Amino acid sequence: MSSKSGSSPKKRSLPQTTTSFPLARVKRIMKEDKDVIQCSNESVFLVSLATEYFLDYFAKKSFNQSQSEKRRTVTYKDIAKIVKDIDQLEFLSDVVPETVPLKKALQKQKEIKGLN
Amino acid sequence: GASAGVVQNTGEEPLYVNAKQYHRILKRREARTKWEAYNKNPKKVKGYLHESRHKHAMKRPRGPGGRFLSSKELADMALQKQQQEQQQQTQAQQQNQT
Amino acid sequence: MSNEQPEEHVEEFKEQDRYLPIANVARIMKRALPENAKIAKDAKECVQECVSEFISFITSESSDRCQNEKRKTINGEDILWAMQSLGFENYCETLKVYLHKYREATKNERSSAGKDTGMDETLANLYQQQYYQ
DNA sequence: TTCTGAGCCAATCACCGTACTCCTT
DNA sequence: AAGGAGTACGGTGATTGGCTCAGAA
Repeated sequence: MSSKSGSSPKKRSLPQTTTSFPLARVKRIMKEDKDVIQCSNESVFLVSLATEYFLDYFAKKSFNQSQSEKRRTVTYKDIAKIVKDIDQLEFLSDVVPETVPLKKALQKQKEIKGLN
Repeated sequence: GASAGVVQNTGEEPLYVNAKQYHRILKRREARTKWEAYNKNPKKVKGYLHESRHKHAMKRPRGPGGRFLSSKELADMALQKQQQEQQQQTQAQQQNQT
Repeated sequence: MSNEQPEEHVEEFKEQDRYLPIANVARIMKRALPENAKIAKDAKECVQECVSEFISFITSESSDRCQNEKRKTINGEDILWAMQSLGFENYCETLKVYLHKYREATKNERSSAGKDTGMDETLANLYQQQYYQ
């Protein structure tokens, strides 16, 4: 037994106010936007939860893609594929450029050079 | 206008766009471009984030499989080694006596 | 006078501050996948960036709403509204429950110790729906 | 088949949460 | 009054790399 007895309210963290992500980091990312002046704690909390939920969904979709190509390892190209295919993920299309096979990329470069 | 920014397409835009997201995507693209202009990206050549943590990891005792060892495991190994050495010493002493 | 050159920030910016810790990201991914699944390093780093963009994306939409209504502080409803607006309406109902619970918890915190309202059940409920491709 | 690269381990220390003050609404 | 930003501090989990064999190719 610990020596804490009676009234010792040092650590008051409720399970409902904690998240899988550090809230301080979530808030800093939110504040990177210059238009954002202030964030309430509840908004940070909600964003953190929503992010966790989104990540769960994103991981599952990525793995589905891996499986459809008979693999058990999630790779970058799986992510690029679902970002391209799924409408809801279009906001990531700048962050996750479509993967292009090296052969095709080189071929395309040659074509462009040939035209010039 | 006399915009200094150069729009570079890394790929082709989708033929149909998500109507709910499109406007925000554009605003985010603008914001990221602005952000990258203010913050230099001096390219990361370090394979790690913190020098101190890198040094710590390099110093740590490892098992034969490359895994990190706990200090308890390390203490146990040292103890076993000591016991083995003691056994060898007593065996050598017995041989000398004969 | 066109002195519009971007200011030089000589001060070293902490790269990792833009992203959530990769260990947390990897843990949640792993938890979402079958036991035998693996995740490439490139994939983890990519998802780490995606997740940060998700936060910025939602926040940006919320912020706009805030400015339109002439408020300085983003609140819970702004986030819910942004999610709805950006096509994540399937998250809203459950998050609304969380928001209510959060408010109750932080109110009770001042007067007395919190009591369990069963958040984990709701979370499990939340994860269930997104299996099918 | 060949051979790349992801999981595995846990100790330090950078960072997160808490408590507090000050300030705006 | 309510609550968010800023600061200080102490407690703690994210960061971290060498080797092996899943599993990508």
